[in-house]
Amino acid sequence: MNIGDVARQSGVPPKTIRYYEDIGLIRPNRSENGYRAFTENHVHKLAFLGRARALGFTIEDCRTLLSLYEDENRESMQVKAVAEEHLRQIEEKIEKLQSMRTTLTDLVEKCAGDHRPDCPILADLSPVQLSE
Amino acid sequence: MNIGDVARQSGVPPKTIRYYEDIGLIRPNRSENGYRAFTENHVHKLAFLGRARALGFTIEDCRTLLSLYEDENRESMQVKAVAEEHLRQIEEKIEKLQSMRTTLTDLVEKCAGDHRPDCPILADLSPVQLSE
DNA sequence: ATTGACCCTCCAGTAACTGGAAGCCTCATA
DNA sequence: TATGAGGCTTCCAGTTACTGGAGGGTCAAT
Repeated sequence: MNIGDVARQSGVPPKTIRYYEDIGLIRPNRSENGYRAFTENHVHKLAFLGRARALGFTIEDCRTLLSLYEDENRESMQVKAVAEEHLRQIEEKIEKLQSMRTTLTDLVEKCAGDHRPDCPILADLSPVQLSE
Repeated sequence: MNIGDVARQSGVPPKTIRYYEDIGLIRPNRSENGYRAFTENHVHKLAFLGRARALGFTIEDCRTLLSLYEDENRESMQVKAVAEEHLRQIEEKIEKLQSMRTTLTDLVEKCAGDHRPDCPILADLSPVQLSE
């Protein structure tokens, strides 16, 4: 199978597939003409990677998950540990963003949004009283 | 004032201050010895930038906000527009992360996390039934 | 033989810094 | 006066995970 087929079947773009090969996530063979030659298994792995990336796992996490996926002797606690750590980081990000949202919502509400220069948003960002 | 002092007073690290000069956010003079020479105004601007960055505004947003901050003829609607657009993007990110969290929380709960290989997390990521 | 759709590699750019190397400058102390 | 610590300078590279583009082979069909 050529890269285009695999891309369609896995949902991962050709550029990204080549990149994943570069960083050693997948190792397709080569045909005589130099084209990458993929198997069904590669399609599965790429779909796996696409899904993991969509859940926000880093590439390094994906590398780990993929090796566990292929390891018949894995222990589910290993997988769970990766997922839990990732979940923690997602929750951290959510909290940070929510705090930003709270502040911004407040500022946006307070700003008249008219033709006058006075602006609570700038006032909040500014460490000193705006001159004039 | 040297860069170290400004860094302490504004809360922005020296490296970042130099970077901000590189990209034209601030323009300190130079002393005879080649050191950057900052004023109180630079401290204010940097604190402004630090706060804006903490609220998640991009550097380009910061550039816009800074120019509005310095423009006595600004209209608050210009500031508000930038903030509202940023707010929208933050809300998008939050939603995306919350959806990831929902899925991950569910998967983590379902995973035994023991010494056996069976794992609902991998099963979810995998497009096919795990063999054996 | 040519066309169009593939495929290849390599290079650069993204965002916003951060770390480090190599080398002046300055000030206080021995 | 020498020296050492700490601060300042520039420049280069690395981070994350791709993405776009240039320049150029390959293949199948007309």
